[in-house]
Amino acid sequence: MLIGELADRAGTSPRTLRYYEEHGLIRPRRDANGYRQYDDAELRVVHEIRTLLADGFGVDDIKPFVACLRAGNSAGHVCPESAVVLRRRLAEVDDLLDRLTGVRERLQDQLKEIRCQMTP
Amino acid sequence: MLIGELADRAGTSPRTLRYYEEHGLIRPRRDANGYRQYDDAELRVVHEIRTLLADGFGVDDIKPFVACLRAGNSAGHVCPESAVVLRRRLAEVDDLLDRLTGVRERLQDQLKEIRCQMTP
DNA sequence: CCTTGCCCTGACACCGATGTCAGGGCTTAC
DNA sequence: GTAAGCCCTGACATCGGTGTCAGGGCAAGG
Repeated sequence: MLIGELADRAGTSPRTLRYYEEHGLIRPRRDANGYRQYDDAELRVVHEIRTLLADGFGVDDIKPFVACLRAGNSAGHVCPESAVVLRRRLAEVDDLLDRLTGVRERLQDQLKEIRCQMTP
Repeated sequence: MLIGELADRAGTSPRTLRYYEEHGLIRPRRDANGYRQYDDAELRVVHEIRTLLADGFGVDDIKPFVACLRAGNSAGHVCPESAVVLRRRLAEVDDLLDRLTGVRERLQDQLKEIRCQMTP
C-alpha cells in the first residue's frame, strides 16, 4: 500500500503520515522507487495514533502505545509503559478541568452581574 | 510612570506591555524622550487584561472590556459589548469541558483495563 | 512523445503571548 | 568622560500538528 492509499483509508493526508514517520511512529519499507510501502497492519497503528492525538497526547507520548501494538497486543494501552503516560495525561486533564471549571464559574458570575445591573 | 515601573507593579514585563499597546489595548502618552508615560489608572487596565488572558480570552476579545473600564465603569464586564464576548467564551469553555470530560472517561477506562488484565 | 497522477524531499506558514537579542539613545552618578 | 541602567524599535524563536508550495522523478495510457 502506498502512502496516498493509507492516508485515504485513515482519513488523513500523506503529509501527516510523513510527519508521524519523521517522529518515529511508523517505519514503512521502501520500494525500489524510493516509494514508501505500508502493509495493512499500519492502518491500525495510524488509527491508534490519531485517536491519541485527538485526546491531547503529543507525538512523543504516543510511542509506547505504538510499540505495544507492534508487540502483538490487542490494544496500545495494555502495556505498563503506556500506563505511565496515561496516568500523566489523566493528571493533566484533571488539572485542566479544574482550571476550566474555575473559569466557567467566573464567567457565569460576571454574566449574572450584568443582568442584575439591568434590573436594579 | 515609565514602562518598567508599570511592568513591575503589574507583575509582567515591558515587552508584554508593548505587545498590548501594539494591539490597541493601552495607549500611553510619550515624554519628549519618546519614553512611554503611563498614569496610575493604567495599572487597573493591565490587571484586567491579564485576568482575562489567564481565563483564555484573546487580545481582540479583550478590547470591549478595556473600553468599558475606560468609560468609567466599575468593572470591564458590565457593558453589553463585553457580555457578547463573555457568552461566546462561556460556550467555548462548555465545549472544552465536554470534550475533556470525554477524554477523561476514556483515559480512566483504559487504566482500568490494565488493572483487570493484571488480575485475570 | 506528452499528459496525468502519483511519489519524493525540503522548506515556509500558521496561531498567540511572550522571551530575547541586536543596535542605538538618554540620564544620572561617579 | 564613562559606566550603569533605563528606554526605544525591529526582528526572530517558541510549541505542534498540519497545509501548502517548489522542484523534480517515475509509471501508465493516450
